[in-house]
Amino acid sequence: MPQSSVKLARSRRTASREERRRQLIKATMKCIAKRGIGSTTLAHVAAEAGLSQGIVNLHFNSKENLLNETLRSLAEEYRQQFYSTLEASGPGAADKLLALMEMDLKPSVCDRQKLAVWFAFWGEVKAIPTYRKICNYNDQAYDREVSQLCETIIAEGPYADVDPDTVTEALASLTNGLWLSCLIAPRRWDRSVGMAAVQSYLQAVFPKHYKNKLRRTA
Amino acid sequence: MPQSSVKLARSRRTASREERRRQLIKATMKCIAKRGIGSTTLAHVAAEAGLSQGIVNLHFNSKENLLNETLRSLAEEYRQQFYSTLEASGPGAADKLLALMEMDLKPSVCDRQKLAVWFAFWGEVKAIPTYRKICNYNDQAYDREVSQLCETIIAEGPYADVDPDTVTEALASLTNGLWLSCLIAPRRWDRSVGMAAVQSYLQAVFPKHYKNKLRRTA
DNA sequence: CAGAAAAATGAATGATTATTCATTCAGTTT
DNA sequence: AAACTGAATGAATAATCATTCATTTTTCTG
Repeated sequence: MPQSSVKLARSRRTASREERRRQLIKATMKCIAKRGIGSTTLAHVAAEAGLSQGIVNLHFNSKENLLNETLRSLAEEYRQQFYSTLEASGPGAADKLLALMEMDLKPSVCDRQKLAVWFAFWGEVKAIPTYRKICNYNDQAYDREVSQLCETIIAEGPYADVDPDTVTEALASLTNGLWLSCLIAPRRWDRSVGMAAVQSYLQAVFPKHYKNKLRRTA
Repeated sequence: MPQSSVKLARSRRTASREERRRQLIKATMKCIAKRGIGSTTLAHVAAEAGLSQGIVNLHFNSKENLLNETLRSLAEEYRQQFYSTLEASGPGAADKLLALMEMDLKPSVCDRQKLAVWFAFWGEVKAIPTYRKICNYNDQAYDREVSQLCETIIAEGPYADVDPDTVTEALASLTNGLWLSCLIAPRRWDRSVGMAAVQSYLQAVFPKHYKNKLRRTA
């Protein structure tokens, strides 16, 4: 029947619950990047989404809930990127580790608007414990994953003095710090400089594995 | 004259302009760490300082100005630490560089409350250009300082392939990232783990200079 | 000590904003 | 097409908050 197949999602004024929630979360991120978390009002979010005043409370019950869900969505998006990168790369541990680092700096992840939202939430972590929990939820899993890759690399090469947990902490901190640079000093920021910093570390710690990959992204 | 020498700053209810401003900035930092920047009201700040409603506008004219001055104060405090550490350490460039990294992780700098305030401002950098300017103001000078130390070290040792600017970016990012870890995952955080990460990097990049300093802070 | 100047107060104001809810509307079922 | 359902609206409400300012308190000066 032609009638039932005319479900043009485009022209529908009423959307499914999940669709609207995604739309509103997207609008929230845009607002946070533009005006900061403190100055983002529900009216702004609704306007950004092209909908009406009361729409957010209709779908999220409260502003607090909207912000929690926004952070969760951001974290979930990263989680998917992380694991699909892990699976798609390889075969060696060294390749996987480098692929993860490259992912952290690729444009779709290391994007100034998205970073602004991350840092907006990180800026309230001390004040709002829920944010800390959401952030921590996946991070431990990432660390375990990276640490295991390091262990494998250490076992492969003769790296007697290298501690996998120390390298893991260093790599995680390095990317977080590079993100901050990208956010705060966008003028000076350059992806290749960030990648060079990561590679200089990997190459220095695991020379046998990364020796010949120096100029890869140049 | 006894009268004029009885300037007991303790018991004075009215303080000098600078004194009050410092007091209010301190209270502001406490509030930001406790409730986040968005939920910090002038009433909270005044209460934290044990003073009255209108006191902030009396000394700072506006909330916006109070926040700017708070960030400036934070940046200035760091600037002083940086340069006094630079002067007090040495004599070699390698010693100075290590001293700077140790400073970044010492308790008075790497303190969870202070970090919460830093990140609160960083979280609004994209939305409020003034914050970016204040943050950037000193950072370029630090980078130049660190870069020169690296150049000296590179000249001393045979580090043909090492680029000073890359190492500078990596070290700055490393400490920023470690601060984030301290803020977000305080349970897992440990100063010695952070220091180990820094040392692993320095040792990996400049093996000749940092070879024997591995267990220094253990 | 008197009077002036400066600092501080806190109640009042006006603007902003999260939340509520009675009403409207689009799409589906009978 | 009439009745029904859930989505969406937007005006009204109640609470919060930055800012103002008339008044009070404290310090300074001659």
